[in-house]
Amino acid sequence: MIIKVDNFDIKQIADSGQCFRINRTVNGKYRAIAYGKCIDIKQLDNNTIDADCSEEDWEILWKDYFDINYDYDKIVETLKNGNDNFLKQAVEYGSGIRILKQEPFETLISFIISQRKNIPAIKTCVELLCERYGERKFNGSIYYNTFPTPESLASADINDLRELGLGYRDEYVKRAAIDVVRGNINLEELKQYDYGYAINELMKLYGVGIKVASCVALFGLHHIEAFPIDVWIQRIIDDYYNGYFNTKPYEGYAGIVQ
DNA sequence: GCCCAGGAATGTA
DNA sequence: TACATTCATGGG
Repeated sequence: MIIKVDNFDIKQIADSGQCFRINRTVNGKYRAIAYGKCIDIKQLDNNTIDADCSEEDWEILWKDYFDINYDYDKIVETLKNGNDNFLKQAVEYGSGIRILKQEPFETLISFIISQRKNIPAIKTCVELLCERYGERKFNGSIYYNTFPTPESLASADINDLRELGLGYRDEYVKRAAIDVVRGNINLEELKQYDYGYAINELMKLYGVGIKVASCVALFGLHHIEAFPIDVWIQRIIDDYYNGYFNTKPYEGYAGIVQ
């Protein structure tokens, strides 16, 4: 189905680093897998996409997943008219990026895995995890694997996890899954609290520090005021902002600026 | 083959 | 609180 969208560029979103399961397939199409479902998207022009899914799935799932109802153009205009020249270029460079509403558990595990890995390696690990512990689904001629449930990872054998290339993070993954299953942390509930509290709770998990917690808050709990500082952002802060970046002017949506 | 990656835990001062 | 060290593995 043909859909009109604003500030939406599927390639930019796929390459933005916030997700690891949106990849280019064939004929310029991109396939996203989330919430047990799969969608193929082709960008037709700046404001039009061709989405291969039912109207119902678009309305009840993907529209929300891609945060379609949020006005990104407003923020783009604010930055373009602002006095930060670096951000003026950044908003140009990152045009069409939207902050996805990913599954909290998938986001948590994915970003635990992300530490000290490059993005291709992260993607490989996540896919192996889905193949081994997810559920295989068929959609016409294509198949895909869903992201594993907390239960399946909590009961995973630690040696099996190690074989997937998780390295020392295998213990982090297993313990995080166990904590979710046991209810030591309630990810869904953390959506309701402010992001500071959410980050605090996430950091109680073994293997979750400030950076991973911020990413989970931003990409999984949709606390768009969260501002993850990874090595790349830190380099920008050091090189262009004399070591300190003030998020105050962007209060409430610093994550989009990031 | 080497280098190093979207960090975090642990130890030390 | 502020650094230093260590961690397992694969992609470029």
